[in-house]
Amino acid sequence: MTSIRDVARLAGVSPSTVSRVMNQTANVNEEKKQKVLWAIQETGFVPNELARSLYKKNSKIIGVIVPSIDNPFFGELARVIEEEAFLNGYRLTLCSSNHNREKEKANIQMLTRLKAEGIILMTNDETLQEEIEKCNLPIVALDRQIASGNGVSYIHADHYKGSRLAMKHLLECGCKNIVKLREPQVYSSGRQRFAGYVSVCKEYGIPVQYIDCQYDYEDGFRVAEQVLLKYPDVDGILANNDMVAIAVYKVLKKRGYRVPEDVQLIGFDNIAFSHMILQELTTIEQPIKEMGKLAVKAIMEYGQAGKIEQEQVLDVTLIKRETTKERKGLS
Amino acid sequence: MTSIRDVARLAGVSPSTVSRVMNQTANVNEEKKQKVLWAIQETGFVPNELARSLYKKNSKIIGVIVPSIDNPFFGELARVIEEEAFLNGYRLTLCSSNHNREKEKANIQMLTRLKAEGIILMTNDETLQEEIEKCNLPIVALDRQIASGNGVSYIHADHYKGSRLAMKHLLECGCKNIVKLREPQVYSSGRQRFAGYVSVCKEYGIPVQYIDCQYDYEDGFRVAEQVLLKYPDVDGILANNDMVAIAVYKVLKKRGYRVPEDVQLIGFDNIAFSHMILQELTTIEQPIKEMGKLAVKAIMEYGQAGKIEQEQVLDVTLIKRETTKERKGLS
DNA sequence: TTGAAAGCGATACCAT
DNA sequence: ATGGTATCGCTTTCAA
Repeated sequence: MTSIRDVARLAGVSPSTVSRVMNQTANVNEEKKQKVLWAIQETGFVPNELARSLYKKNSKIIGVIVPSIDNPFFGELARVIEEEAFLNGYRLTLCSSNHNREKEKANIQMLTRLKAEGIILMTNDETLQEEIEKCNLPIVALDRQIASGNGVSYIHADHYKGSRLAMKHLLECGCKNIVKLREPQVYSSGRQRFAGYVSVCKEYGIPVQYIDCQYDYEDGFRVAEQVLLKYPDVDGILANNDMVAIAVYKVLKKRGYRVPEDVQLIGFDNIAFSHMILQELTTIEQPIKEMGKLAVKAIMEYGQAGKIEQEQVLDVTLIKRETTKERKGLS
Repeated sequence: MTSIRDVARLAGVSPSTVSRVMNQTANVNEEKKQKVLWAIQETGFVPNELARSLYKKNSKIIGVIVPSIDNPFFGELARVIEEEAFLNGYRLTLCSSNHNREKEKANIQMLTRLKAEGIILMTNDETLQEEIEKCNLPIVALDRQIASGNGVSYIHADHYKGSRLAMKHLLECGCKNIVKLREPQVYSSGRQRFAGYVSVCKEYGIPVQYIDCQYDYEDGFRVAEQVLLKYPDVDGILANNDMVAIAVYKVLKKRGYRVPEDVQLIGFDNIAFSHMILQELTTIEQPIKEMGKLAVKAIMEYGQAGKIEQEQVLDVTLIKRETTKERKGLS
């Protein structure tokens, strides 16, 4: 393992000079510079980031904790974050918590010891207060709220508005008997989405009817059957996210329902797969790209300025596709 | 930032002793031990991994370079790798190369400087020889072959066999006019898959007919149209992977073909989505879990033993689902 | 059992 | 412009 000293020796200069050449941190006599450059080539020297980080007290590491990648939404988010981090000279240490509280704790610990410059949390579990407060790294909660925001920044889409948009769209499509798949209420995203739905019901004097459903495909599959059983006359389903909507779609079709003629269907997230299934899914788009970028930016700013924005709510948009159909004169 | 010295001072012992307590690396007088433990609690001390790594010359970092996460196959692989790495006390630095040669080079460089203990490469570009040879980290190529294997380990599924399995299955299903979507031949996986197909053709005296297709959904969509145009009598399609098969399925249905009655369809990879679409996709399963585990193990073994297995080929299996249908007496 | 001290590899201040 | 040297935080000989 060749070090800066070896290079210095070979070039006949001091380590300081080698450092200066490498980092262009000061002027160096042209001749010596060339010698150093040559010596670096000759030895195949590669600076040790660990040592550099140790001295400079910045690791250029951003920790990312995702709940699990069953849901491509998090995968897409991770990808955006990686891209943005790379552009800014940061690297990304990826941890997946698998909905496992212990593993998540271990991950936060690990990132603290690694001297990560910040953590982007996408985990949906809200029972992690102490861990989060204890580690005093800047934390950005993405798509999730953390109760007593102690130096914790919070970036998320406008779930409330998204749900309202979706619900109103279903109404414009002429649905008379809408069923809501209710998000797990332990997540802030879930509470907000459900509240949006309820608010529209109140406005229009529509009865609130829902069935609880987790955010994943398997549960969507199970719950879809229940919906048809409990509400045989359903003509519109407001799914809690795209993965669930995809499962619901499958059940509907298997049971012989026509979509959107018999039952209209709308998702949430606009993951890539929502337009790959047979009938492209009408859904609410979260600005994934922007969310990822803002998260990285928040952490970088913290490193520089020492402060961090408290909460940022991003806009969502309705993406009309093939699982819903507007009918004239019915809004 | 509290350091080991602060703890030592507070506990009234030397830094060495604190270190010994933390790492249980030697016996320490019980009383002092308790004092140290207390001091750690009191100060909220967290050891600095950077410093530790620097001294111990091992970073416990595994670099993972994926081509892009459009294809969930890589996402699933990354997830398995993370899990296995975590179990063994390693962390994962994730890089996505986006099919960009420059970025990939930069990533390898970066991981070298970071003193990663190894790199798992899933990138499908084969023009990276020099970079790979220059950095002398242990490298594991996953799902991809690297020409002059210089300390490079190679783990991949048996693409050749997989293709043969798929082709034979289509024949057993009674297909008379099969079209192969040919994988990009710059990838070893592509070459092997195509060779498998050709070998079966030869065996059965069937004409080789194919159209070139990238590994992604968009290209699958485009190529599917071409297939129908060029081979209107097609009754079996051997897609190059699941993402493409999903695209093909969509085009077939949109054009009014019945699957599998009119056209049978088979994919490759068995990504999670292959069973989420309306008709579950018949496909060839790659042992994703095993591949990820082996990759991590290979790197760890290198760290310990200094050697690394040269090539490991894993078995694949046919997953019969709903886009093909066996007909009796036709094999 | 314990502490002092010498690194690990790079940086930056302080002289020169 | 350049070199010597202390330093980042931790680990590990080597003595005591």
